[in-house]
Amino acid sequence: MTSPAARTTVATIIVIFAIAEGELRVLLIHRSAPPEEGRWALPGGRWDGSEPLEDLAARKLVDETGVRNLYLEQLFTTSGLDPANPSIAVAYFALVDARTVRLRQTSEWPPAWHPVSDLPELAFANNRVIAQAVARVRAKLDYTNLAWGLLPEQFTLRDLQRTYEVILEEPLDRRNFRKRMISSGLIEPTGALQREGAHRPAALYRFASREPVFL
Amino acid sequence: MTSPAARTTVATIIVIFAIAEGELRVLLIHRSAPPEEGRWALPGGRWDGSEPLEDLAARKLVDETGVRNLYLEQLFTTSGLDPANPSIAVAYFALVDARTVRLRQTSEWPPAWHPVSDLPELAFANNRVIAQAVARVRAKLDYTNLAWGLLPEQFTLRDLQRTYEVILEEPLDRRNFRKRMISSGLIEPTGALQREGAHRPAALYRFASREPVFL
DNA sequence: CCAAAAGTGTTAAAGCTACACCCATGG
DNA sequence: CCATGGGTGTAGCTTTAACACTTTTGG
Repeated sequence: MTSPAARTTVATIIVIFAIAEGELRVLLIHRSAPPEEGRWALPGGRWDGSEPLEDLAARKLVDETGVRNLYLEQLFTTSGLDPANPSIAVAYFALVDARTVRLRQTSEWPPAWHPVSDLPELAFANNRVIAQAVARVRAKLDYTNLAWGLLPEQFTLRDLQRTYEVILEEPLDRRNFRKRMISSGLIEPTGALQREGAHRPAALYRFASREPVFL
Repeated sequence: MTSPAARTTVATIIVIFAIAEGELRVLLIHRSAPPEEGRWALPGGRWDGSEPLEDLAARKLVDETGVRNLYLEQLFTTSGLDPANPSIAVAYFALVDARTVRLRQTSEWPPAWHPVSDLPELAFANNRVIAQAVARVRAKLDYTNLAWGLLPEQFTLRDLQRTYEVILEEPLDRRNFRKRMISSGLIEPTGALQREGAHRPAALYRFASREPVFL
């Protein structure tokens, strides 16, 4: 219950996206202590005022996934996520490459990936936060280079297209996709080829910039 | 333990836009007490946890301008705007119709409109907040109906076009503008005419919806 | 009848969508 | 030589940009 000293708490919560097995997934932690014990929730941490908010979010991202320097963007801020006492939650989202992630191994608060299309009922109205994050990623995919967060340094055009298709939840025409991507200037060929399987090798590309770019 | 002095403060600040005399303007208050005494700054207020953040922002908007139910949207949240102690500022922006505004009359913290193209050096890094707000409004103008916030209930297509031109800072073709607006479905004719001056009267329009609409 | 703003259509260019065949490789 | 995915071009359509004259009114 709310203590007499109803001190305001400020926390960041973070929606960490990755693509695995053809699905867009979110990292959730299982709450093993009250409040909302037994439920899944977004990872996050309380802010103590000693660092910029974004640093806290970035640190939490590293704690959970072991990756750093990934795409991280602020979503929005809500009050009252925890009805028990005055609280502010600043939500961020991040895009990570599932292959480089090493999840924290703990018996307490164990983390796990969940497909965004089939989420459990989450603590603290976190479902709404995730829905907003998905909408934002989907919208920005079209006119920014944010997809680099989800992909390794080098990738084939097919990898990139699959990433887009998973997020947009619709199939894209291969030729048109290639034309748009290459002419956009967001990506460039590395010159290297990826040979795997009994077929023609695929050219590898990289993002021209790993800083946010808007078209 | 945190020191008693280092209590985290949470505040909302609000960028209130209006158009007057062909300029996009922002409402600023003149700080008549420390910190940053003597500087201009964005209006805002400290959050005490008793209401949703957005309600606080909406109330501050009413306090300053006397108008309510206007377009209000959250921008982003920053920490450390006040270097002296741990603080969180949640920035909002609002669009108001200059003709309906009645500014608060006080000798303390007197408010005044300033053109966004010629702002003084503001307290608490508020210049950056305003720049972001302008960018957001400009971007959303294209694919939303947010301009209704700046206009009266009924308006002519010329009024609407001038609003767009002021925000985008570029002239628009009259015929193309009319076609786009009418075919977008965002606005609809009221049937009434505005007759003023020695020329053909102009048809009046209204926004089909005053709720946020995305195209 | 004159000045002032409102209203209206067409054409060219650019961008987008749909669509099918050949290429390089490993086994 | 066959199965597999990689790579490429074009034609129709839609969307956008550029542009000038006629209409209605008040004075």
